[in-house]
Amino acid sequence: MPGDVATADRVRHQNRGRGGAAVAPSPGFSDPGVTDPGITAAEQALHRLRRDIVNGILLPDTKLKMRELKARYGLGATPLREALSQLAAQGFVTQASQKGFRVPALSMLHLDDVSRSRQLIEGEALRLAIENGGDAWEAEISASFYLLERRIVRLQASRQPLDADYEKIHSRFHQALIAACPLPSLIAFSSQLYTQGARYRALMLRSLPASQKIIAEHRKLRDLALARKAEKAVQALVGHIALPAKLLRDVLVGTRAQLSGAPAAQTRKPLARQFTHLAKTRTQASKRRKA
Amino acid sequence: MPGDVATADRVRHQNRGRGGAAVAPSPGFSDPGVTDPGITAAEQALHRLRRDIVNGILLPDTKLKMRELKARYGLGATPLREALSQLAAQGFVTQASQKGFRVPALSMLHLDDVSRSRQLIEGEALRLAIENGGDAWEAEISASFYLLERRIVRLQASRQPLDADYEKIHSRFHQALIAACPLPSLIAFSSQLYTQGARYRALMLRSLPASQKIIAEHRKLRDLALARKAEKAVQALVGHIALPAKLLRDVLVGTRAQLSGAPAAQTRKPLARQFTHLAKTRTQASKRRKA
DNA sequence: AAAAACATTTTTGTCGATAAAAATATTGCG
DNA sequence: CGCAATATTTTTATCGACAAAAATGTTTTT
Repeated sequence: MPGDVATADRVRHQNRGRGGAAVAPSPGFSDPGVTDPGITAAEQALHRLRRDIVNGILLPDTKLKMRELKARYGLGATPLREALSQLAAQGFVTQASQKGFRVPALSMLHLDDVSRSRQLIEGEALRLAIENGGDAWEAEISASFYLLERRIVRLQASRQPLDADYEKIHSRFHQALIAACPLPSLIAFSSQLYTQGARYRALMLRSLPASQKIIAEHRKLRDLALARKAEKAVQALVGHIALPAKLLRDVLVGTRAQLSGAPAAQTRKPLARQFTHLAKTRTQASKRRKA
Repeated sequence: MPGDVATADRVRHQNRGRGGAAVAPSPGFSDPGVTDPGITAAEQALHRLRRDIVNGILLPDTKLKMRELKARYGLGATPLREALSQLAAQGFVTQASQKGFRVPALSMLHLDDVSRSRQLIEGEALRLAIENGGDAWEAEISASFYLLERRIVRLQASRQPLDADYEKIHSRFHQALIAACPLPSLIAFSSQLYTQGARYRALMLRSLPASQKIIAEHRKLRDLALARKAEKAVQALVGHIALPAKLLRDVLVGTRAQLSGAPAAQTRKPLARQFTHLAKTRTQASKRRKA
């Protein structure tokens, strides 16, 4: 029903056979490129599904029908189902007993949950990283910031908005900040929440100019971390994490004003559709008749 | 290779057909009873596998061979694999690319990770719950403490150690404490960490007498929460969570002393085998010859 | 004509069979 | 005899086919 099922990326499709799925303990600050060398259908399915959900290609609040997924990704039901199970365990899809999988709706409530939880968890992780970090930690922060700055400057020069590549570099920087935290669980949860947030960031990135302000924000984070000013650094990080929620709230209000005077139920309604470029009016199921 | 594959709990085994797996967003403070009404092979597999891993029936650091799992649970590979994928995403099993699934080893390092992460996350959750809790929150804390106390008193009277039923009631109490936290993610992570810790608690419960001290500990938590003394309550919870790690460290040292003077590598070695009742010397694979 | 009962189509969740990998055993050779 | 190369067995991961549920459409009853 959404877009459609046409654009099936090609997969090296062994007629029958095997593969092998690998689960990273921490699911993914960095999205491993499109085509990995460590290949197994289930793993491919996992990465591609997550990517397509995060980027909003698979629309929020949409049913994920096996039939369509099989066609889209050129895989069998087993690896897809396996991947979906993992994504469900991490909140990237929902599952209802005999009714299959869905892409979770986006909502301000959810974004607040994710943002505030991330503030608390990643904040603690940063505090611990600052306590425990060594030379390698500092070096990676330095390196990843360098790349981040460079990227933003380039985009700025060519007047392009933030893109998927930026998102990857950005994630690397935030991962670097907390990498020295001695509690793997905290890092894993941070990663999960970061990626959840990426669903919302993807709604705005394209409309966001690459600005000097963004560089400044991250430079401050880098400096405070390297200077081991734990409290100030955590404070800065908390503020930084709060930004997307604020921005999105503004964009939402703006969009509402633009479209028409329709009040639209306060917070309850999933506000996904309003943003998604591909937005199509649902309830067209009845139109698709037989022949 | 471990125990063996004999004890297959029976499942209502539909000849062919279907089912339907449901994934709770928060995976499980409370272990849903052995036989659920919401039935689907994958769901059953999920609950039973987790239970057996938490209780140590599936030994730590053991390979989970499909063959054996199929026999043990009377299910096909698909739902098992699905369940294992979810468990992998939550850290209850590990997965290596073409080498299947394993029960993760137990280690002091891991326990420390889980305990300290839980202190931070569940601590924050408690703080928020105290800020936001209403009458229903208070009532459930009261009720679950009542059941907890009652259970301990009974076990004490009959001179029995803490058992699986106690663990269930205990988990309910801790869930109740943070139930009013407005951030679902924090609650979900707490639940996950709690259950991880249960793997270690299961090693000690049977050898732990039902004591008045345990009642007192939890009564204090209840009182501080209901009195809305956030800081003191969090402090108490942090101390409470630290207990298992301390205890286990002692037990470990004790066991080492008992067994022999073998020094045994400091912290690196997975100390699982030393505790597990069913412990068998591994490396017997070569003994099992053909015929 | 709305609601209930039934029939049809679609979709989910499961099994059995099977190729590719890995693990294990066996042989050949210095 | 010890090790490398090869054959065999075991195990993993996948697909296709199919039953039970759900969703959808059609008829009947009041």
